[in-house]
Amino acid sequence: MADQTRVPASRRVTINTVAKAAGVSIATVSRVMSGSSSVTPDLAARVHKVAEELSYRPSTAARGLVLGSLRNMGVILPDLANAYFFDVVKQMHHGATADGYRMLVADYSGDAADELATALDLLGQVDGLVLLSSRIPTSGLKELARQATPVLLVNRVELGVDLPMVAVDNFTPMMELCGHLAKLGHRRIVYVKGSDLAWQNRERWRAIEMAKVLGIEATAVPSDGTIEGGYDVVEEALTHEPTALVCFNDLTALGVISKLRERGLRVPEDISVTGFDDIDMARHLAPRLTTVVSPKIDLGDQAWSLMRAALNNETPTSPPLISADVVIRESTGPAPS
Amino acid sequence: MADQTRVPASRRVTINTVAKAAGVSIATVSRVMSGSSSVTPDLAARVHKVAEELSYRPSTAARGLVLGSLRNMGVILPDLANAYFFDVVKQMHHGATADGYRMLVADYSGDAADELATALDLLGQVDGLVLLSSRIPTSGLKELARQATPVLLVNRVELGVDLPMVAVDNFTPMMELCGHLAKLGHRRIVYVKGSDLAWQNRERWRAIEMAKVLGIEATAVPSDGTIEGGYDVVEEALTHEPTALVCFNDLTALGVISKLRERGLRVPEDISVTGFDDIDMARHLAPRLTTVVSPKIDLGDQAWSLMRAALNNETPTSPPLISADVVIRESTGPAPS
DNA sequence: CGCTACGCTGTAAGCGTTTCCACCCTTTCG
DNA sequence: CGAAAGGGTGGAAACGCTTACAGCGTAGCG
Repeated sequence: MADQTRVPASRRVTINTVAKAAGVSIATVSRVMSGSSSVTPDLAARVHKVAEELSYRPSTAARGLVLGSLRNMGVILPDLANAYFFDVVKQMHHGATADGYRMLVADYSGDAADELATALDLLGQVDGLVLLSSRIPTSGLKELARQATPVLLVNRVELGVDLPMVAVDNFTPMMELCGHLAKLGHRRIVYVKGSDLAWQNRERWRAIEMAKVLGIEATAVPSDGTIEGGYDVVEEALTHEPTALVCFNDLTALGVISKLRERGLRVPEDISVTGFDDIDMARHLAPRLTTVVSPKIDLGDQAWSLMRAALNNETPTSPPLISADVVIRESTGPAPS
Repeated sequence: MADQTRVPASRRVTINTVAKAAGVSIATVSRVMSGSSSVTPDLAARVHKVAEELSYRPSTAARGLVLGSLRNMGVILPDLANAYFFDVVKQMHHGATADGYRMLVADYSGDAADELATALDLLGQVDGLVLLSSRIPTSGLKELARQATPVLLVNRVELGVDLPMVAVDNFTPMMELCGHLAKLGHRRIVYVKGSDLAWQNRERWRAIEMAKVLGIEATAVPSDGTIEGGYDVVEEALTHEPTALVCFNDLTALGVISKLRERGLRVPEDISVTGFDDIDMARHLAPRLTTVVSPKIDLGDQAWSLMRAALNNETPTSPPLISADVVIRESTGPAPS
């Protein structure tokens, strides 16, 4: 562990240094820096100049202490490598920046168990916390609900917990996707799962099981929502002799298709593949991916509105599920006979 | 802008609240919380219990004030949507976490002009700042070099500036890539550029121009290092009638290949395409991408060592350029005759 | 010309923690 | 049994900043 180097007080440029150098009081310097109160223009200019020369930078810590807030927002998500999350975060970022908040993004890839710990740690230094596709167990969520700092759940719905939440409907579009497959004659499919801890995964699987009414028989094989995860599970998936592989997300689908090609199977002639999310690359892959367009912009916007409401102590009214649409491209075709 | 809600002092749970509730002094609570100094086990347990019940969470701001550091590291990068950056960051994150630092990641996608402003803003609340593939002009870099907070340049080499830096060699592997292409009979190539502000782009182009000695004639077309950027510039690139498209990075190559396919051109039979970085998906694309394996793990590790050294006020010895290798896959083939 | 009123600047009181230092209560040894 | 030593606890100062409040000077008005 690096030394807890305490910056020698003598060297650090504080508001005092500036005040002394400019021959004014620290109150004046403070006022000049914040630009709010009225200070004689000449004086302000002089202080600015001195501050500039000394390259004075107000201590965020001190500022945060007295103001009671650092104006930081925390965001925790499973995997930044997944462009989907990033797009949602980026959208929230716009709102946050406009409202004067900085964003601290933490990803806990690999360590799902760490998520709660990370959340608790972050709670100490943010004004609000956003949990994206959280895998925290219900009990942990309840603990978070007790905190004074607002916590927002995105893409996770948990009825027993008193937390604002917003999510994209996963069930309906997955049903539609199955309908599409059924229409193409597919009767036996395999679902390449995401994390069992993820609400979205449960929702998607729930829809697939429901597809029984469409005459589709489905099996699930475990995976983890990554490219490699998809690639690695194909052998196992094929043992069930499916005519279509429904993947948890686009990344998984990419890995799956790669492996399929390696095995000499053509998509969609020999086997169909679907994704979920419609990340940017989905439409550029070969074959272009049939997937679900999860509205990242909308989701990001709504998430930030909710957070802003919570920050202002309004009781945020959670919107209904945001709807998502199936987009049919090249990776699905008629079931081989 | 949301209200600058100052948390009512009466409601916030501070060390005082805990101290009073537990019937001890704040000094004791502090000692218990930090777990360092000796406190009678019974007492410690009692304090812990009370703190738990009140869900007390030490104020990071106050802590940072007295400690002189929030133990935060800032990272600024052009685009989190590019998995390459993220992989490097993730590796640094390991080191940072092990040393007790949190990481604040800021991406300025779209707003290259914002980068310096973001850096300056972040400087106020971090113990160190890492600039990934920075596009900040030299003058801005010099300004950063004057600050007390250590600033590290990753994947950017700027001789006149007194800042620690570490980078992957772009020149040599790009030369090799050209050599590979030359051997396949390519004589006329187009380079799909990245940002002109990026050092890496300049290095890569420098190598390509050098490839004249191999009998390769190259033209450059502007792009921005994104998937869409690659997709959009293909028409223009084709006007130069190249037999190979050398792309700034893998993302661009993905977009380029997508458009090529749309135009009915086969890769690599009709035209060859190369990428750079070897992000995870590169080996899974169709065709699998010929690219340069930029050592993300190594880079991340070295970056953190340098930062740690800087944090400890050691003069970090910048390592030489880290070498990268060409990996030949399916997207390059003999030039059509 | 004197008084009032207003505008600008400075003084000082916190914000929540950590930690030095002093103090007290044991324990132990002479 | 008394004094010294040592461990554990509390008091208080300090970290850098914001802001209420006071005080000073100037201008304007009677």
